[in-house]
Amino acid sequence: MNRYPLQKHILFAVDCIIFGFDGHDMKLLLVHRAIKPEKNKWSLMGGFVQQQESPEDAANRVLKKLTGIEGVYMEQLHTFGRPDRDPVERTVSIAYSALIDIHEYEKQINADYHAEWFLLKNKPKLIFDHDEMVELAKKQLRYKAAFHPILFELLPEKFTIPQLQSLYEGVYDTVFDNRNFSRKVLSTGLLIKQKQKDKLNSKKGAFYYKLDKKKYKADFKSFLNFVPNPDKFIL
Amino acid sequence: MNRYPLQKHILFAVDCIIFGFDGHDMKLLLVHRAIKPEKNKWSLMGGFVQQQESPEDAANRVLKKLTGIEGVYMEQLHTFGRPDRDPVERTVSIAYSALIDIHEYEKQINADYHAEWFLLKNKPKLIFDHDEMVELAKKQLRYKAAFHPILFELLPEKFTIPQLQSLYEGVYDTVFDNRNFSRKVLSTGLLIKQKQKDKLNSKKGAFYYKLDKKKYKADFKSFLNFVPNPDKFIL
DNA sequence: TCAAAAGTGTTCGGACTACACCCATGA
DNA sequence: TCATGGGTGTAGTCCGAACACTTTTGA
Repeated sequence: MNRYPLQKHILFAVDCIIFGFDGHDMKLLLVHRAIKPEKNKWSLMGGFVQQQESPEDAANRVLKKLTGIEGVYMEQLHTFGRPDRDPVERTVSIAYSALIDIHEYEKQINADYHAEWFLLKNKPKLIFDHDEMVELAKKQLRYKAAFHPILFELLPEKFTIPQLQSLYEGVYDTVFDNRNFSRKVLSTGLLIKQKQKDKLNSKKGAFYYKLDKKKYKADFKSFLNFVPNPDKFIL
Repeated sequence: MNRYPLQKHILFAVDCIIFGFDGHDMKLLLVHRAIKPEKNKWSLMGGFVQQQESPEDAANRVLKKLTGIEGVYMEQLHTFGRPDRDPVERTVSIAYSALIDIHEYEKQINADYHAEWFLLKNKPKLIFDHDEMVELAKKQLRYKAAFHPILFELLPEKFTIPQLQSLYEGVYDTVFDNRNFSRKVLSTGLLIKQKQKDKLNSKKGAFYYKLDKKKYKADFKSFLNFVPNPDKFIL
């Protein structure tokens, strides 16, 4: 069949905002640009969408190339298409937001990209409109995590309630009442208590929990409420 | 500066999912395709993104061309980029979701496009992946409207509480308790009571209200709760 | 006078918040 | 034994849901 005549074709890329959690703080995985333009600056991991590839596939490919991890939680965030956003030539980029278990990543790091985790609070200035992308991803994460249990994606298989709480506290940059927090979390029935304790962070030790995967999937779209007064935190 | 070599350039379009409310039901504005492929089928209103144009500008241009209306509530929904979604040639499309006051539109209709309002429940099959876009837009509308007062965008300047309620009932395809509904709505302080009544829909007549624009803007991101048990309605 | 929609109040239960103390342990 | 973080219980408040009757007025 004929092509559409007279229409200008342009480049088309994906960029991944990759979040991780180190047990204390939210982190962001960035790559060091080895090529011009903006050589030696920090950037999101990205890549061009190939001919026979959907944007989702491209994002997963890019993520895997960098981290070695597949099957990660990722969703389309927003498409950035200002005509001048890439000074080289017009490129439209779909931003994807990904949540990974930072420990998985450490096993499989790909050194080729000179990637580094940065504290989210302390990230360097990024190229192009990547700062804008990160800003939006942060907002979106806060928004979504207030109602849906997505933050579990950032934790290892076994984790403690205090760890979970500091994750939430990191995302919302605040502190929660630990009594209310644990009651709420446990009342969802999403967590299965383990026999072992984590003794690294305290003398008494805190029990490990695992996610009940089945319930997790079933409840994924339902509305939880781990975050009191979400209005206060969500712009 | 140099271009990126070796990368395939592709076409880049926008499509608008345009919602309206006729006082009883949710409607969708569709255009009749006069050109091949898929000639004589129904489609979302769309267009290619031009060279010096951002996607947002393109969506607004397209919407204005069809409806004559500017300054409409519109947001980026999702980007659709399956390699085979357009059989003519690969085209990535950003879908925008728009809410318009159907009466404004009637004033300014552009006959060139053979556009028609369809009952949302009763829409024809659309070309390409446009059905998927509409499905997603419906979900998104339900989701967002459960917490944010966006549905006011569909109403004329003056409207009654029963009208507002049937709008919500249309969106969620259910019925709400009218006592609880009006109490909730009025308790937000978003509405300013008018002196006149609408006597078209009842003998007694219902008071008109206007939106308090200032409060509306201020409260836009805050969480309202016009919809009881949102879990039940939002997938 | 009757039908049809508008408008209004109260009660109940559940959910969230605020708050304080004991427990277990390693140093 | 003491310092540190983990874990638990309760009372009060507020919000949302359920529910029924009166009002208005045109036909």
